[in-house]
Amino acid sequence: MRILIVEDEPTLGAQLKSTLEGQGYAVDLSADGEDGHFMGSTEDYDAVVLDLGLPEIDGLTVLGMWRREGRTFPVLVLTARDSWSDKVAGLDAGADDYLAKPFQTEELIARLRALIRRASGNTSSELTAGDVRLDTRSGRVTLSGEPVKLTAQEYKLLSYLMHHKGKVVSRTELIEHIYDQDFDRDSNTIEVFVTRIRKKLGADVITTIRGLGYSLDDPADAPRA
Amino acid sequence: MRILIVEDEPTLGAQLKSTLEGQGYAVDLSADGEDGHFMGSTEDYDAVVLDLGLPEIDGLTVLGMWRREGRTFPVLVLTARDSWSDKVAGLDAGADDYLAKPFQTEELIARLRALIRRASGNTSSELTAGDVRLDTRSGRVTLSGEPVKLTAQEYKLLSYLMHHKGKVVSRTELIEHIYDQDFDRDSNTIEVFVTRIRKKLGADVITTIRGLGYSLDDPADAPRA
DNA sequence: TGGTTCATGCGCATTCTGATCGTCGAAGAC
DNA sequence: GTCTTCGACGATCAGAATGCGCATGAACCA
Repeated sequence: MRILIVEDEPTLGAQLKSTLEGQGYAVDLSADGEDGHFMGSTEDYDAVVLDLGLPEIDGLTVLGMWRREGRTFPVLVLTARDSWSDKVAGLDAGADDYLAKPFQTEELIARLRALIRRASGNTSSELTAGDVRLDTRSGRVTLSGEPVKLTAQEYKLLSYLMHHKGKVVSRTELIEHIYDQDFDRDSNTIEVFVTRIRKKLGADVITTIRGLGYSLDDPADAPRA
Repeated sequence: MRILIVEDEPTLGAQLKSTLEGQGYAVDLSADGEDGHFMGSTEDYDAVVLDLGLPEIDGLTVLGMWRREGRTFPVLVLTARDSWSDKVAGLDAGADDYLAKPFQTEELIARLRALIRRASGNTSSELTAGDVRLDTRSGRVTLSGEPVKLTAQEYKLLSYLMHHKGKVVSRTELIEHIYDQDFDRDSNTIEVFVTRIRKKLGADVITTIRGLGYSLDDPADAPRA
């Protein structure tokens, strides 16, 4: 975990640095807005501690610049002023949290922990198999980068198979997961959709295991069978 | 955006509820820990305001239970006590922010806004998609710079979609987050509002994914390969 | 009166059905 | 061992049915 501190007061800055280093973080320290902005823009941090009252450029300005540049690291703002309007402005400028000086070091550490935990909680929503890529969040499917239009049922079927990549999935299992309740089992809708998906994504995407069901394999982790 | 308030003091609870409703949130109010825990466990909220000092079950306990159940909504903790150890405990128990009583209502609103924004992965209070720009702070919407007048419900719907840009949002999900608890699910109000928003902002702003729901896409980050 | 909700009909993409065709694999004959 | 045959299972197709989403206007509410 790498952390940037932008703090103009040397004593406080140094103290924070050593405290956080004691907690196992890698810490960079910057003493003014201009330099701080540069470091935040060029290096990759897991979190930033930013003092609002800075020489050269104001903290809020720096924050705004980062956000406009697309920097998304969590920012903990330090403010000496205790007026809530400043805090509100900070939060609206894109700060993720703030702390009023003076503060307990323990609290700073706890808040940083919470920020980092939250920021890293973003798990990927992308499933891949060969050239096929499925984003469960946006519901979009691409084949070698090219977007492919799937209907709702086609999507559900493919999604289930990709979630169980490498496993043999029986027709019954598919029916049970794609349709909510009782569904006439004497029908070949599943086959129909498998056919249609194969047409759109290539015949080799879904393998048929006779008498058992279907399986979707990723050629990447094929163990030479 | 749907919010749960767990607050035992009736006056404060009611006041918060009406304030937040005035801000365009759908608000459910619970007066004790047990009920609050149940609601948070069964319904889907975008954020929770949780008082620590509660009858029946303590706020921290409720929070811990939610987190153990896998509930990930952002939680803003209210504490009457001003000791930092309590705050630290709260943050470590899974709170995302806290506010010491008494507090300014504006600050609560700003913090909630920030929490919701952060939870959806956004860093600025301005949400954009193509030519459409929505400022969550002022509640204003513009199309290529031109201000557009949206009604309350239209705004809520658009706001939710923009907070979840690129994600497929089902009609049920929209209903659940735009309205509070009791609402007749068998109606086509959502469709009506989608139609009206399209009329005001252009038909291509909201994409229909048949059988799944709606999606708001930013043409800026669409093409890959 | 402006905003919100409900009801209705239409158009059409999507899904389902059932019949037909293709393919696989096992078993038996040579 | 290998060739042939046969039955069962899967693939495919196209027409029919379904039901989703859109639009519009009326009813309802504050």
